Amino acid sequence: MNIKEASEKTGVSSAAIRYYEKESLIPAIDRTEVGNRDIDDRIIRRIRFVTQMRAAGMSIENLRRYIELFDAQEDNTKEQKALLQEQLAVMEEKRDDLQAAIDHLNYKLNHFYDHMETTEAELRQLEKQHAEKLESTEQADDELK
Amino acid sequence: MNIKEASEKTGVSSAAIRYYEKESLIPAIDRTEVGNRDIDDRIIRRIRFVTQMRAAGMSIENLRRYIELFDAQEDNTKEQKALLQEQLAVMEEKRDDLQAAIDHLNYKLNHFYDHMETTEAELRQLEKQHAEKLESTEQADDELK
DNA sequence: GCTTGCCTTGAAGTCCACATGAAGGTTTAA
DNA sequence: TTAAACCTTCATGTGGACTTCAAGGCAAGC
Repeated sequence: MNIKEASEKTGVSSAAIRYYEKESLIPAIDRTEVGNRDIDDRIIRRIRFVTQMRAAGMSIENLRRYIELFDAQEDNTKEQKALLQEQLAVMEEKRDDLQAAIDHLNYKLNHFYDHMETTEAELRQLEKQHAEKLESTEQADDELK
Repeated sequence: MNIKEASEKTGVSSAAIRYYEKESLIPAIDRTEVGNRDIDDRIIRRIRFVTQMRAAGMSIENLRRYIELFDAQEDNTKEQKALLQEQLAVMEEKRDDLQAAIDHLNYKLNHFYDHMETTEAELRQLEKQHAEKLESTEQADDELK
């Protein structure tokens, strides 16, 4: 398949695919007689892998280092493991930050008093909130006030 | 407290704090007679809030839009809610992407055979993996091969 | 034979989120 | 009084991850 089809299949732009190849995030792609890229499913899978790791916040540089190690012939599983574990730790921290932010926004959302469509549940929350305010040393949602 | 102390307290550079103020991610900061920023705990909390949201991948632009709505006097809770919910959806998707990538890397890590320090557990996994290979149509870890 | 639509490479441009530098002001300590 | 150590604003620079542009090649259809 040509690069445009690959782009449509993966959702990654043609330019980005070329960029990934140049940066060795994906293997060197086979060419047709005239020099056009001929992309197979192995490449598609590797593009998807890159996409997933990129979406998770892995940098091009880290990704390249990792893939380099992975593709190397020598017995470097120890370094691979270390790199993986390092990356894993970064990603887990990021996930936890994200979860904290999500919890935060959810808290805000649940303590909202929407004047236009007040439900009983919201009114009850409002009362509860009001009660809490009196005994307040609550910090959780205080940045924005 | 001056900007340097605030920077040390929050781990955010002085330049970044000035930038956040300019971009209205934090409120306008009070000044001393000579024009220096005098930062109080309210600002510190808002810097931390920005840091948290940034760490979770919220863009400056989205953050600004959100805070703008939040700080506004008018009754715009409906829009606030919509924006919050929108942002929440983005963040949840991001968290799930992240979790998928973490699972992926964990899978890899658990299927590693480290020649240098082979534990019994790893050997058992190796056997299990070998057995799986025979009945294989397993795709999960196939990108890099 | 010319247009359309794909492709190629290489260089240059863009966007974000700051970082850094220049030019200058104030307070503190020697 | 002079240097150090803060601070200010405004302008420009930087790094990462692409995107866009320029200049040209190949194949199909009219």
